[in-house]
Amino acid sequence: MSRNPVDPVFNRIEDARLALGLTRQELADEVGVHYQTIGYLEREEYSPSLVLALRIAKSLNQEVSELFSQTPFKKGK
Amino acid sequence: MSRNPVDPVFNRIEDARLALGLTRQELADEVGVHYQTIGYLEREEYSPSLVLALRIAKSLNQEVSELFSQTPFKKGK
DNA sequence: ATGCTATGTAGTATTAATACAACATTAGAA
DNA sequence: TTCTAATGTTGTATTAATACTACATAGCAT
Repeated sequence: MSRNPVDPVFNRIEDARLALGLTRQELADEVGVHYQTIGYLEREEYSPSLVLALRIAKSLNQEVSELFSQTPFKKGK
Repeated sequence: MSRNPVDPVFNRIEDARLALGLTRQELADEVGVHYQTIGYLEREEYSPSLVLALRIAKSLNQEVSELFSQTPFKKGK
């Protein structure tokens, strides 16, 4: 139990991933985590470690600050 | 035991903190963690959660990518 | 030397992140 | 419709991050 972050971090992983035409499994392979971990992150059920955030940002060609934020993202970007 | 990161993240927390004339305790208070947590991070004994990294970056007026990196920093900014 | 402040070290406890397995669901292709 | 790929859900186990306590050390005042 307890799959809900105390202090949530919002992200655009799914948008960025789809923009590159990647599946969760593919992204997971690239960053070296389980494919369900990507799912948990996209659903914001928990927020990643910094290491993982850095790896994901690199794989998606984004700045960490473009992908993750403590305040919700607006639509479309 | 086991206070050594699998996949280390390098950081400039200490430099940035000292540049602002802050003590670890003061920075810890600002970001809401134990003062020793800052110590562990500065000594790179482990790498922070993304939430904490975002908070620290904000407190130190730096971009996450300026403060944290998967590759070592060169000397002097 | 004494005292104080900041920092290091060591140990334990708790919580969050991650892995993983099993099964459900949904959408699209054939 | 059936098949399949992608995703969602639930549950458990392990590991890393964080909290906290106590004590050591080092530098700098006085």
